[in-house]
Amino acid sequence: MSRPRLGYLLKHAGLRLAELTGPALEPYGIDGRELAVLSVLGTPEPLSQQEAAQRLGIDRTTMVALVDALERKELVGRRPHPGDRRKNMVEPTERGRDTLERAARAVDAAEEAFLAGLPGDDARLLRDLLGRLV
Amino acid sequence: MSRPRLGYLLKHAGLRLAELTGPALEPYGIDGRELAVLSVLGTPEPLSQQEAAQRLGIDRTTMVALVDALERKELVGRRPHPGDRRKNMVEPTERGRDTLERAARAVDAAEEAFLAGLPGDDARLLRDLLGRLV
DNA sequence: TATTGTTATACTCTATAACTATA
DNA sequence: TATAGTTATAGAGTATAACAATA
Repeated sequence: MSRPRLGYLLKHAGLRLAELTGPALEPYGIDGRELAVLSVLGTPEPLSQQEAAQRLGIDRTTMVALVDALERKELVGRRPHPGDRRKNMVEPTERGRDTLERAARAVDAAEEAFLAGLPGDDARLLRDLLGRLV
Repeated sequence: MSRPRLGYLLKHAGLRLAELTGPALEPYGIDGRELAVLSVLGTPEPLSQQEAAQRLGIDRTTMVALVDALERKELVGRRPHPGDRRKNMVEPTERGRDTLERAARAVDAAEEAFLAGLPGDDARLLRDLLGRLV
């Protein structure tokens, strides 16, 4: 292609990266979206479902199914918010924290492999530039 | 987020870019995927449906619907390959070439706006780095 | 009245399988 | 036998609308 669109580049870079991260996550029984949810829930600050959804820029109705799946795998647990019973606070289980840690390392390695072709600290630079756009 | 995943950054950069390119394309009656198809068909070299699909890394069954849509809008035309009647050669119409040119400029402007926050040469650099990964 | 979680539903994007016509 | 295009279909991923419980 003479001069590929930026949208095309972003999309296909994502697709090619997913070809590495998908298999890397397989041993842990989760996919990339579930890892992302686990990540935002893994911080010290406890989050409700909706807060977690907002952090990830996804809809609260989408979050329901994601938390359902993680709960079925016993990686997170729902409990009612003490002061506001409309809210579900969602927290990783012990196993969830362990899975998060190990799966995150596996994805780190996959990302590194994906970026291995970039010389010098271009990998860090790319991540930096993208971070400023998101 | 402490250190967002590369996959997250690519996906959400794409989403935010689409918020600009979508409206930018609206006056031309096509979306980003249709523009991409129009682009690969807009080169001097005539392409069959399947060749166009391969250039864009999409399935030939997906290309059917894309060409259908573009043909309905009279932006491309199908004609049988002279030497191999299994193949459809797909070419932009006059109107298709005109739309391609103007829509491409509109998307160029949207991309520029999207990247406007990056200082100096960083926009070109980002495109460069992504190009090496795809 | 407004918000949280939930369900039902629908829409977009994509691929797989099977068909047809050609080679 | 193999390939190009097509169709039917199914599976992700996502969002909208409507509802119940709670504020």
